[in-house]
Amino acid sequence: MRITTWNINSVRLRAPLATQVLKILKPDVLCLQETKCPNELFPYEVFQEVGYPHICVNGMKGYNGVALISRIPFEKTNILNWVGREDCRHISAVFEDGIELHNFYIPAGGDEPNIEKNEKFDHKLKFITEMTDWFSTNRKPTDPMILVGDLNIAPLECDVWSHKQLLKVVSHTPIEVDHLNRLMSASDWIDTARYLTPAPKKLFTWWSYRSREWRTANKGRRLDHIWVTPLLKQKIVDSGVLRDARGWEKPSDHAPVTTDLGQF
DNA sequence: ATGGTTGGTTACCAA
Repeated sequence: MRITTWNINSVRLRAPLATQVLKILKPDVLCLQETKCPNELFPYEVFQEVGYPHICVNGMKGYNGVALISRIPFEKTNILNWVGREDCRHISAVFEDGIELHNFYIPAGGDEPNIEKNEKFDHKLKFITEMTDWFSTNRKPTDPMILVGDLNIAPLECDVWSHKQLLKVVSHTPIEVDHLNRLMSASDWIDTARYLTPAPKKLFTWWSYRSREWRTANKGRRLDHIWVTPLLKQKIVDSGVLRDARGWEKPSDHAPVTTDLGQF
């Protein structure tokens, strides 16, 4: 089973790039974030025409939005709301083999890492705390689960181009990393990318639009993640970042991230 | 210390 996650930054603008991703990576399921597209305007046909008939979406006008695009049928799908908002940051599905897949778009958190001064940062931390509580209450680490998405946090020193220079930059602050680690502990999640590519090897999935020469400067961060619960740990066989996609014409600022889980 | 770019909407906001 191959899972790919990608913050597409507008699914309508980049549906053709998404079909490129499908053609190159051939994932069983493509999980998208920042689709920025109301459900009734989602380009279902584009994906159905290239062999992905099973699609479930949770979108809104202008902001956020997530989607699951699959070759494999879903047994059931679900949408959860977080921190009392209906802002389209989650969608989940259970496959016929019982594996549950959660796709999240965690709030970016604004510019200032201060919950008093910046409501968006407060919202981000509350969002992660609520995720932690939800998984603690409603699921067990022994459940077969996959969690993917743009989590908007680069937890390790080697997940950013400069640990020192990003310590006070939202996405890499100690309080965010603490929150993310607590979430990981709630279900004993395994970070599949780091399982196969351990620290201190640098690994990035996002390069800002604002930094020119993104490839050579390589001021990236690893914001996009694929986690699995312990039952699936022994099945992790490969993982990678389609870095080339960041260099395509009119790219997303995120590159697709893929994990292969062998024989079920 | 600052500003850089992009997308969607609306006359700017979020990332």
